[in-house]
Parts: sequence; structure tokens; C-alpha cells
Amino acid sequence: MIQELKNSYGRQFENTLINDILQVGTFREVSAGYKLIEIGDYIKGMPLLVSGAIKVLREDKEGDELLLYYLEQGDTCSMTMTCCIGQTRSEIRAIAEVDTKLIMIPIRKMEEWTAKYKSWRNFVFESYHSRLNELLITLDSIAFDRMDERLVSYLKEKARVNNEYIIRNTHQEIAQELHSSRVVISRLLKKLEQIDKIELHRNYIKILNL
Amino acid sequence: MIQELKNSYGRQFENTLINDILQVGTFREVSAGYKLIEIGDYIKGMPLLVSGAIKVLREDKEGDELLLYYLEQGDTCSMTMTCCIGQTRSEIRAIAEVDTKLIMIPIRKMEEWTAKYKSWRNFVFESYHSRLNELLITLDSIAFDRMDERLVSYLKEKARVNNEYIIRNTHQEIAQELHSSRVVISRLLKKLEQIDKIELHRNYIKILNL
DNA sequence: TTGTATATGTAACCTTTGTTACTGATAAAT
DNA sequence: ATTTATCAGTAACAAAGGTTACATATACAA
Repeated sequence: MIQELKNSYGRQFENTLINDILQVGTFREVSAGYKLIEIGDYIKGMPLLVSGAIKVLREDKEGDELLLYYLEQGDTCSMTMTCCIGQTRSEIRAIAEVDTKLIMIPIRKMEEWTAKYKSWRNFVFESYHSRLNELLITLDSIAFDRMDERLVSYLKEKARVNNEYIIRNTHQEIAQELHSSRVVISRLLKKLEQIDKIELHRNYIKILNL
Repeated sequence: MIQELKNSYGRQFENTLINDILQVGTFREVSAGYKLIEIGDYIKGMPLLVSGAIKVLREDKEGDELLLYYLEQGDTCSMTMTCCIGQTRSEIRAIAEVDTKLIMIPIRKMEEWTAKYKSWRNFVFESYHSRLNELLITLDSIAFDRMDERLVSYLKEKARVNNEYIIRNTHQEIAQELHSSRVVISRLLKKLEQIDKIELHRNYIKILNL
């Protein structure tokens, strides 16, 4: 755990804080697809991502989803932080996008470290900052872009996060994360294939030059 | 200033913090329509809202707007806080919705008080929490609702913030804040009038029973 | 190999939203 | 009172996205 922690956070956290984290943090490894947080859950701890990626999803009244953003190495879940303070329930669902390693911090330490460590304060604030900004980018995309543009952004981002040019999802799954319908996504994907930007296969999509 | 401050924040801030705020804060009164922050601005201070309301807007590439949410008494601008830390530019525009009183805090105090005062930490975290949640609600509305529902929510919220059952805006202005077009909004407003939910007039709308 | 479940392709159609164009109404200015 | 600018109403049309229905393709299991 110590090596993982130092790799991801060694530069920004002072040694005393690293030691504190080693004392109280618990190391977890989860496989792709594992559900870390469900909507309505009370939050037990704050995750520090060491490797991998977690997708954060929102749900509408009908139970349909919408992908908000990914958390990656060095990130933490801002929603979690705010929930901890107020003892409120989670507004979002969090699912491991790939195999992921993380360190869970008990929530009582958050408040303590915020008073004690300048580097922790900076980390928490910067984390809020980037999450707010990612939420703004997601909102821009939904409010201002058409579905074809959103689909291209989605494919690019997914390829980046998964670190390969193959998207291993069905059209149905993609439609769900974009809060659209399968037929619409199939239609737009076919258009992208016709202009040689992607290659369609059963259960996967190969990205050529998006 | 002291009375205004105590009314809005006296319950959550300890007296020493109140005194600190009185020392370094500057009191400001702005009229409805005054632009407090423009996109791209560097942030000079952090606003504590004493009375009134501020609307926070996002802009697309074409320069068209979208209303994100309102800040009201007891609120502060989370975007401002994060911008202060990283010295980045504002991602949003902030305009007084009504005549508004606020106290500006120099940004250097933020970091100091976060270490020093537990109540300040709580305030900052809770502020992030509510802003993230309001952004989520806005996002829900845009991603999941049709324009007619969004329009109804908009009118209700605007009436609440302005504290009257008259919306003093043209259809054009409403269309801009919802990132739609005038004709669409006129059409939907007319439908609302036909089912006796509102009354349309030149330059204002009377809300009957939304 | 054959059957079965699932994924994808596609046409036809509908709803919502946006656009263009024009008309009439209203308020403010002269 | 008349002019002018702005605002609102509405029709006709276009485009995007969603829905239904069905055909075909593919993977996998029996």
C-alpha cells in the first residue's frame, strides 16, 4: 500500500500525512463493474484513487442513467466529501470502469486533517474545483451539443480512460450512459463508420481517427 | 454592516470569526442587473450574500447563455472559492437578480480561516455541498426534462427568488436563460395561459397557479 | 451442428424543438 | 396624435431525436 500511495500522492502530501493515511486507511482492489456507491447510500469513507477509473452516474425518475464523469488516479469523490459532513445520502452511483485500486479514509479523519494539514486542504479544494469543472463540462455537453457530438466525446473519453482504442460496449449500454435510445445510437454510430472514423463489430467498436 | 452580518451568519459563525470578517470584509450594495463577475475574470474576493439574489450563468461557444442557479442569503460562490485557490479564471457569469447586499472577503483570508475556524470549514464544505447539489438539479432538469417542464420550474423558481407572482421579463429574455428560442417559449407560455396557469402581458407574466 | 439469446441494421413514423417569416399589439418618444 | 421600436402571436416548415416493428447477424451453449 505504501508504494501505491507514494506514487499517486507522494508529491502533494507531506510525510506526516502519508503516515496518517497509512495508519487509518484501508486498501481496496475492485474489479471492473463493481458498484462502489449506490444512490441513497450513506457514505462510510472517502476514496483516494490509486489506479484505475470509476464512473459516476446520475439517475432520473424512470431509473434511466446518465454518465457524469470519471474519477481517475489522484482523484477523490467530492460528492462523498460533502455527504460525509452533512450525513446525507449519496446523490450518485459509482461503478468501477476498469479494475481499480483505492484507499478508503474514515470520514472522521477528514475534518481533523483539514485543520491539521495545508496539503490536505489544498487537495480537498482542488478536488472540489476539478469536480465542479467536470460537472460543468458535462453540463455544457448536454445543454449545448447535439447527440452526434456527445457520442464522439463519449467514445474519445472512454478510449482515454480505458487506455485502448476498443470500446467494449454494446450500443444499448452506450445509449444508457448518454441517456438516449439504442436505435439513435446505432444510427449515429453507423454514420461515423461510413466516414471511416470507427469500425463497428458485435460487442465492440474500434476507434480509427475520431 | 455588523447587523447585516449577524442576521445572516451570526448563528453559524463564532464571534471571533465575525470580528475577523468585520475587520477585513468590505460591504457592497449592488442593484438588480449589475454584473459582479464575467467569464474569464480573475477573482479578487469571495462574496458572502447578506440579502438579495445573484444569478449564475454559463455561456456556450456562440455566446448564448444558460441559467445555472441562484445564490441567496447565506450563500457564497463555490466557483469563486475554487478559482481563488488555483488562481484560475471564472467559468461563469454572475449578475444580481435583484438589489443585493454582500460582504467581500479578500481571498488570502480563506486559507487562514479554513485552518483556524471549524465553523468556517463547515460553512465552506456545506457551501460546496449545496452548490454541487444545485448544479445536479440543474443538470437533471436539462438532461431529463422537456422544455415545457423546464419552463414551469424556471417560472416557479424565479417567482420564489424575486418574492412575487409577477415575472418581469420578455419571452426573449426567458428563452435566453433557458438556452432556447423566443418562438418556442412564446408557444409554451401560450399553452400555459390556455390552461389558466399564467396570464400573459407585454413585458410581464402573472403566475396564477403553477 | 443446431438452437437460442442477444446484438445490430434499418425503415417508417411521431414528437419535440428550432427556424423563418410575417402580422398585429403595445409602449414610449417626438 | 403620430411615429418608431419592441414585443408577442402564429403559421409553415425543417431537423433532431425518440419509438415501434421487424429482419438479419453473431456468439455461445447444448
